[in-house]
Amino acid sequence: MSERVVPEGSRQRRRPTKQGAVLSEQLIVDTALRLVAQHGADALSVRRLGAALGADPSALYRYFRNTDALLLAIADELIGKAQDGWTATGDWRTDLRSMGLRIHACYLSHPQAAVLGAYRTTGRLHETRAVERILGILRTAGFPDALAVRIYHAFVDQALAFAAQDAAALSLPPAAREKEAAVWYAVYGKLPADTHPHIAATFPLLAADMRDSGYPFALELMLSAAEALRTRTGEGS
Amino acid sequence: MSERVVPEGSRQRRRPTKQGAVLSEQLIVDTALRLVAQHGADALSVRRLGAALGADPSALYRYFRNTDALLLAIADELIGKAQDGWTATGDWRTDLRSMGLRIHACYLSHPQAAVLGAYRTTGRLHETRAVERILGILRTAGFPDALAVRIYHAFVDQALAFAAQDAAALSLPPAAREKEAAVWYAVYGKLPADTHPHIAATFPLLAADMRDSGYPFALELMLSAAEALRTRTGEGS
DNA sequence: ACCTTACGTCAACACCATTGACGTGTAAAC
DNA sequence: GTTTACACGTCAATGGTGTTGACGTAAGGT
Repeated sequence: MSERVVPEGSRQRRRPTKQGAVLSEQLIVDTALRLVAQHGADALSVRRLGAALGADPSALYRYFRNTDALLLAIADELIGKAQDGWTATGDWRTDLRSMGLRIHACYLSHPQAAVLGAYRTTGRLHETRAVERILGILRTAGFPDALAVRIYHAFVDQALAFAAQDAAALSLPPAAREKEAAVWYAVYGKLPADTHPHIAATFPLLAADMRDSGYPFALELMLSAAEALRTRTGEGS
Repeated sequence: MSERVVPEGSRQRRRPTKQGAVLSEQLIVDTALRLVAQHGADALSVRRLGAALGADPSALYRYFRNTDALLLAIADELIGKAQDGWTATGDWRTDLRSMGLRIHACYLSHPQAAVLGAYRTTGRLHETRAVERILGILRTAGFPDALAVRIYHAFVDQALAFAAQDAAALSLPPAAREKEAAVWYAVYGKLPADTHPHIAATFPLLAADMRDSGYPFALELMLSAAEALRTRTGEGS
């Protein structure tokens, strides 16, 4: 059968489905995002997506070779959304920080989709743009190439990993989420000082700190460490 | 049907299956871990697990209410395994580093279970032990409580987030995983210098670095930043 | 107005988790 | 020993999943 999918650029015949929808790659991705936002990550199946589009499920295979390809398209859409309107200030620490926080925030606003795509390399447009920008920030700041690459890698993976992690926690069914928050008080708040002295000594601080994501502070630590490396290797402003 | 599952303690009638196996909760968990380790993450299905055990798939429902319960049991086994045999050296950096790398490595060796378990707070024995240990390392090292708690939080979330992320990537079907590695060469290796100068300039470094996890270096950065904070606030050993 | 063919549709396949009914063989009770 | 109750392994069925090959229709270029 050689190839069922026609690349988006060379599409010409657009035929409406029985129910009147005119499909396109963009429409499918948008619908998928909407579906996931409304009904959770588990709601994303070829059949349900077909139904939401008003088309036969198998019609999707004219646009994406398989569900994995669709998933990558969704993931890339998210990366794009995270960068929309971002501009550089010229201060590498400020720029990297805002980039990281944007990615984190954007993924959290589509938790269910984030879970599906955060660990993928899409190689698509929005992704390559982000890579180029981050590398640019680091190299312009005076990091030597080898170091810039390592920091880029740590930075990106950390942003995505925290995003996925926090998104996953956020997309638990509400009942389960409350239950997990309660575990902190029910279990950790009651550990006796003789078996768990350190937890007992710091419990109020712990309970307060664990309510929010650890990402902002982790990001700050990473930026500080990077700064230390930069002034040691290069000699920069 | 009220409850199909009989709690492990009160089991009494043990009947061998047609193929002669005598089931138990422990045997099922062990077999599942072996299955995942040998044949990859997607080899873990109720049907295949049943086959591996020499039993009808539905027999598993006598031991676990559903697959999620089974996976949690597996995940719990993992937390324990990560800490088995760990001992403190007394040097906080060494201890924190080994703790982080152990968690990461252990989760990666059973990706499927890691993905499901990494973002949950279980409040179970192995978990509280880990929390106590890490807090202990930091406080004994001279970090003031408020700082120790913040660093603990960042450290744990980072370890789990990276573990989950890398585990997820690892549990892709092999075909998709190879393809993803190939994307680096097929896409990023071919980006022209005029549109993506920074990627083009560093591509060989990038391609080499992205093959491995970014966690070890990210962890190192975090430890360095923590050290800097420690010597500034307290006055260190 | 014709022809080609893109693409939406249909039907089918193989797999998945889960459940209700069933009967066997085990272990306890006597 | 013999009886008896029920634990639990098995079977069959349900409704879900991704994916593919065949088919025909209508859209677009000519």
